[in-house]
Amino acid sequence: MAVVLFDELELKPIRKRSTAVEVLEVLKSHHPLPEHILEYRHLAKLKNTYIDSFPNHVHPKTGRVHTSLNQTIAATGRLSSTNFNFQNIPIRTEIRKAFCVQNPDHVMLSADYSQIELRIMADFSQEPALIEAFKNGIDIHTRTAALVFSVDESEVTADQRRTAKVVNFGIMYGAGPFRMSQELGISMAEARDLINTYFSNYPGIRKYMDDTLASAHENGFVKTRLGRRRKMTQLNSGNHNLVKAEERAAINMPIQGTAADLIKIAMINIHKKMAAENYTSKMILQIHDELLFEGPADEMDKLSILVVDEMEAAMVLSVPLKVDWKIGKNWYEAH
DNA sequence: TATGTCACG
DNA sequence: ACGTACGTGACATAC
Repeated sequence: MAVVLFDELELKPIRKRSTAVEVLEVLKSHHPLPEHILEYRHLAKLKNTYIDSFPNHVHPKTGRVHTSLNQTIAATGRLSSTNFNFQNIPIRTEIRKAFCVQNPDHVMLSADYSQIELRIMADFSQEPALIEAFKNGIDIHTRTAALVFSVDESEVTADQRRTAKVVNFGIMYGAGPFRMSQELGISMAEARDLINTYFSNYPGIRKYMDDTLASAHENGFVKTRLGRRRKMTQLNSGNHNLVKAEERAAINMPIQGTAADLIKIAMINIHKKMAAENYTSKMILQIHDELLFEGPADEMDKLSILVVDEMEAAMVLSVPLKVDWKIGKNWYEAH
């Protein structure tokens, strides 16, 4: 592909000879081919990874496709999912319609945490503006947009909210001006201003990040609220890029890892209650901030309350935890 | 086995 | 001049 695009068609390489989607998005304004490649790649990915391989994983005894959830792979404490990976099923296509109940009397229940990592960051940082927003049920991306664009919340445009959402997540992962500008399609200077404005409006977040890094450098590890540790081994490597990458991982791990600890507590408590109260329904999947259940439709009124209550009570933070839920015949409908 | 790519949170 | 946001897994391809 690199030979065709960069040698034969003489399109200008953007990142070495990469043909990744963000590169082809730029190149498609110079030649019709990149757009066709993107469409082919999209469809080939769906067909090869999800559709064609699916029947190969049907278990002969259960007639279902199963997964293994690994407890000791991810450095943050998250689960990972293998053979078949159920944690990366496409969500912006209709593929989730294929994941459905077998019994006509059964339905699926999906319950997911709303903004769990931003709520954890609000608690860790004790940033008043963030805590106040979550306590009052204010849309956090709208609130951020109002602050960084200096407008009233009622006047935030859809585009400003979209920008604020990217900034909220970018900050949490330690994104710099370059990445922020790429994500938002703005200049480096504009992205730098945006990040500075963000931190001046949420000074507690900057302090939390500074403190986390200081602790990581001092102790050689970072930890979650429950004490799960991740050793940070590259902070003294002397390699500037390695140190910076390790620092970003150090910023993110306590947040991502606390979310992982929290949903595991919820899963344990839900499992115990479901066993004690003799539910027929089963907890069938976890996808980092979401739990999936399957069972008789007539159990779902009770089960949805049990699940939401246990998820929201899994950990007490300075801000409330919020869980949204939905029921459907298949995963597409339930999500 | 390593790399690039792309699917998810 | 260089590289540039965290955590995963599967598939295709090159070696």
